[in-house]
Amino acid sequence: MPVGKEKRTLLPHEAAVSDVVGKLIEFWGFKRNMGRVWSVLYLSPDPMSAEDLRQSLRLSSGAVSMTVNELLRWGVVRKVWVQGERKDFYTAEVQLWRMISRVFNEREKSEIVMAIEAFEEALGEASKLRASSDPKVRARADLQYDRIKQLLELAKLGKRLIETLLATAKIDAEPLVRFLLRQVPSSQDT
Amino acid sequence: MPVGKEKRTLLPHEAAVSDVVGKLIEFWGFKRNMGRVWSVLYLSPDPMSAEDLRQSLRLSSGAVSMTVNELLRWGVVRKVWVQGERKDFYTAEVQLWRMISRVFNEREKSEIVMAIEAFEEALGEASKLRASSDPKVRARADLQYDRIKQLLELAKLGKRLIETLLATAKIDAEPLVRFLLRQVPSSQDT
DNA sequence: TAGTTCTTTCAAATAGTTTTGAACGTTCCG
DNA sequence: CGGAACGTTCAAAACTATTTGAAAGAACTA
Repeated sequence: MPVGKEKRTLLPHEAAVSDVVGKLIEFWGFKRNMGRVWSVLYLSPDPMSAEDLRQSLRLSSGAVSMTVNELLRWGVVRKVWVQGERKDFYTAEVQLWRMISRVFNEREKSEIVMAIEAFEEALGEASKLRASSDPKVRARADLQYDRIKQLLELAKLGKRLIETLLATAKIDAEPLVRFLLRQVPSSQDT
Repeated sequence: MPVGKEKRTLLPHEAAVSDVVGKLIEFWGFKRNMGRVWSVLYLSPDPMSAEDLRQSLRLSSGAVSMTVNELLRWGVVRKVWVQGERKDFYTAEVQLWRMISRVFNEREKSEIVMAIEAFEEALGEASKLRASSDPKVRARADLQYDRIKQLLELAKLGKRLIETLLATAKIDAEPLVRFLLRQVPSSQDT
């Protein structure tokens, strides 16, 4: 059987990339293995099976299964059909922007939106207290009203930033990217 | 002794804000308590002592000490001198942009820059392999070269995004913010 | 149906993080 | 000096998150 023999072990630079991506992704709040698995697939010329991944990254079969499924749910890895093979094979989504927008889209919904709602709610409370007869309470409420408003503005700005990124990703690399590419800021550029 | 009696307990909206900020901040990779402590200070009309914080948030003295010190290191909380008091008092940095830029500045240095370096290194490796006599190896190296390059580009773009935010924060709310404010994207705006 | 191959699940183990609180250090005051 | 008031430290405890691997399940084949 001539199919599938090599690439059971990662070359040093492959391991390096998957480790870095693993760390970045962990930093971004995902599991490190998600980054590692995705990277290995991303650098692989052809689809890999769960077993290939298991050996490349020395994970347990359970870990591979769970990690891959999570990546599938995020839409950053795809299952592919390989001619004459019974097992499942996977490839990485290679459109980086697309991946990022998917993730941002999910997360802005749950995180920022929820924060915005909570700030609005709190703003309302503070607002009510501004009518208090006790001047101490009133002063406090005034200050808090302003400050919560600031937080709210910031959160909304964040929401817009994310939305801009999302829009950008759709058209692929338009407004924001162009905007950023114009800048040539401070420090030493490698 | 007439000084310092009230505000041992948070009002509901204060607790709500500090919880939300705690969660957001945790999501961003910090400790939840950092967000909670900062928020309480941010909403307080006057500086608070460690003891005030301990009671407001029901933390142990050790936790307050460590959290506050971490916040001081990040420059998002300041120690203030209060007339006639022996203990230390703290206030929150209220310039949100400033805080964010500080944090981003620290983190871009350690995270993105490190990733960029690693990608460049890996790119070099892949580049070498492109000269291999084995055509299989060569093909693989070619593909990897391209893909790692993509990652590198993305990381650099991220770096620029962060740098733009930083520059923005200095001038306070200029290019990026203005850029974002022009946009009026998709969904329902509250 | 029975056997083979592959995937998924999940309880238990491991690893990692955060919190606690008692002990220690410092400063100040009488 | 001795004691009071704070602040800090750090080992242990509590809590979370991740990983494992064995067992169950599914899909196919003969």
